[in-house]
Order: sequence, then C-alpha cells, then structure tokens
Amino acid sequence: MKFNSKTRYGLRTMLELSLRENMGGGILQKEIAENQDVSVKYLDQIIASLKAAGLIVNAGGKKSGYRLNRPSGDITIYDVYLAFEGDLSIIDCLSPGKECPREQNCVLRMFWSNLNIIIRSRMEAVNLSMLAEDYRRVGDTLKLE
Amino acid sequence: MKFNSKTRYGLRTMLELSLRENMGGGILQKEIAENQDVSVKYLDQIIASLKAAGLIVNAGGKKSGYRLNRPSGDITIYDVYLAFEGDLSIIDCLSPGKECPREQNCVLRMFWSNLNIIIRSRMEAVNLSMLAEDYRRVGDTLKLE
DNA sequence: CACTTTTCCTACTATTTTAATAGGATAAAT
DNA sequence: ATTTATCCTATTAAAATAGTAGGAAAAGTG
Repeated sequence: MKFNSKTRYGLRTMLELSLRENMGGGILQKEIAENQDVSVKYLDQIIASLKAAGLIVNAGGKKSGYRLNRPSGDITIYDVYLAFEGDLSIIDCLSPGKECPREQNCVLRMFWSNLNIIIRSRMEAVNLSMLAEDYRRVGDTLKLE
Repeated sequence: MKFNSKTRYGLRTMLELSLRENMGGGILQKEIAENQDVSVKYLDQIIASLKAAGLIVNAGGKKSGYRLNRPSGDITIYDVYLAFEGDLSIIDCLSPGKECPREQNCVLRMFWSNLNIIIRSRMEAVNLSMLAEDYRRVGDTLKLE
C-alpha cells in the first residue's frame, strides 16, 4: 500500500514549478534533477509523463526549461497522480472495466469503494497553489524532500 | 496503490467468522477456502497471520475450526490489515524508524502524512460487526466477493 | 560551421513484491 | 490404523518498481 516514486518525484517537480510561477522563464530538467537528487535520465521519464498529461509545457524554445501549463491553483495532487497512474483503484474490482456481478451486494467492495472515494477526494482537495503557500509559510528553504 | 490480496482474503475470512459469531463452534479452513475460491494451502498462510495477530483462535480442539478471539465489534478493518502488513505508511518516509531530517518543513511529507491519517482513520472506523450488519441488510446471499 | 547541451524517445535490467504452490510434520478424530 | 485438519517453511513464477542506458533531434554557443 504505497504510492510509487514517480508520483512522488512528479509532485516535487510540480511544486518546484509552482514556486516559480509567474516569474517568467522556466526551469531546466537538469536543475530540477539536481534539486531532487535524482538522475537527469530518470527525471526525463517523469517530465515526459507530466508533459503528456498536459500539466507542463516548454517555457519558450527547447532549451528554455519548463513551466506549468495551468495556474497552480487549477492543478490538484490527483491531477499529478493521474499523470503517472491512469486511475486510482485501491483494489482491482474497483477498476473501470472490471465490473463484478456482485458489486451491488458485496459489503467489502462497498467499504473499499468508500475508502477509494475518500482518498481521491483528499487528493482532489489539495492543489499546487496551496502547497506553494505552505512551502513559503513553513519556511522550507532546503532542496525538495 | 493497491491493497494486497492477503488483506482482502483475510477480511473476507474475518467477515465469514463474524457472521457465525455466537453460533457455537467454528469454521474449518476448508470451508472458508471453498467459499472464497482460494486454495486451502494459500488460505493456510492467511489464517496463520490472523492467528499470529491474535484475531482468531481454534474453536475447540484442532479439528473444530476457527472463531473470532474478540467480539466482532472490537475488531476493525485496520486490525485485520495489520495482521498482514506491520504498519500503514503510504510513502516510505512515513514508516516508523525512517525519520527524515526535513520532516518538520517538507510540505509534501505533510500532505502524505495527512492522507495517511485519513486512510487509517477510515479503516479504524469500520469494524466487523458493522460489516456483518451490512451483509445481512443488503441480503448478500452469495459466496464472499 | 563545429560543438555542446538539452530535450525527446525507447529499450533494457536488476531488484523487490506479490500471489501463490509445494512438501511434509504434527495432532486429533474416526 | 487411517484419515484429515492444522501447522510451518521453502520455493517459484509473474508482475511491478525503480532506475540505467543509448542515442536521435533540436537548439543555442563559440
């Protein structure tokens, strides 16, 4: 029962971009990779997913770095999660396309489904703008995580 | 981001035992295995974990089957989860003994920690007695899940 | 223009986790 | 005496995870 490292690194990346929102220009992969102590190559894949999900774009040309594609207040943690996972289903029979004939009267499925909604709701309730604000308030001056 | 099958089977097993609470006697591994379409051998391991966690005991002698060791109202879903997992930490740095020097000002850790608490709280809020009641109300007459 | 750097894109791999199976010892009931 | 249920450990096949590697394409730099 763990979130994977791509989601974690992806979120830290998105937080970095949020902190530089509206400051003009972008941040280079290299710079992000250094801040997070992760190889440029691995971050490469993470950036690719964030881009494919439409969450970030190149700031200018190709060597201009990245910036958010939407205001940080419009990007939730769940949005970032979906860039890496497709969907959130804490057990298989909750996955789209895996309907179970017993889903109407399986009390355990009901519990899991309910928990699934609670988790998703929480992830949808927090956006990058809120994280950036917390970051400044808490005085987090170190490199990310 | 999935719960594993042992926790799922374990919960179904516990629900079966709850449905027969106070009816005298116990249920045999074999019977549970048949109801859940899982091999007796695999269920063996699941039963062993539930026993080791002190959640179930032999009803009488060795061939008398199993029963709950506490009233179903005193056993939460989180208790059953712990029989298989040790602890609930949705990311590594939340695990006991994995303290991070930045834990006071890492805003992402704060988010994960908060979500972790929400998940655990929900699992602690539901007990087997509640599941059994739901089961009867919903009219779940089929074999489990 | 030659060179370097950054991005882009795909394949591969090593490790760990997961979901089981298998084998057999022990104990109890028939 | 035999069967059957429990108990206990080891093994395994498959999937997921975390990360490396290789190199093409594009863009900026001297």
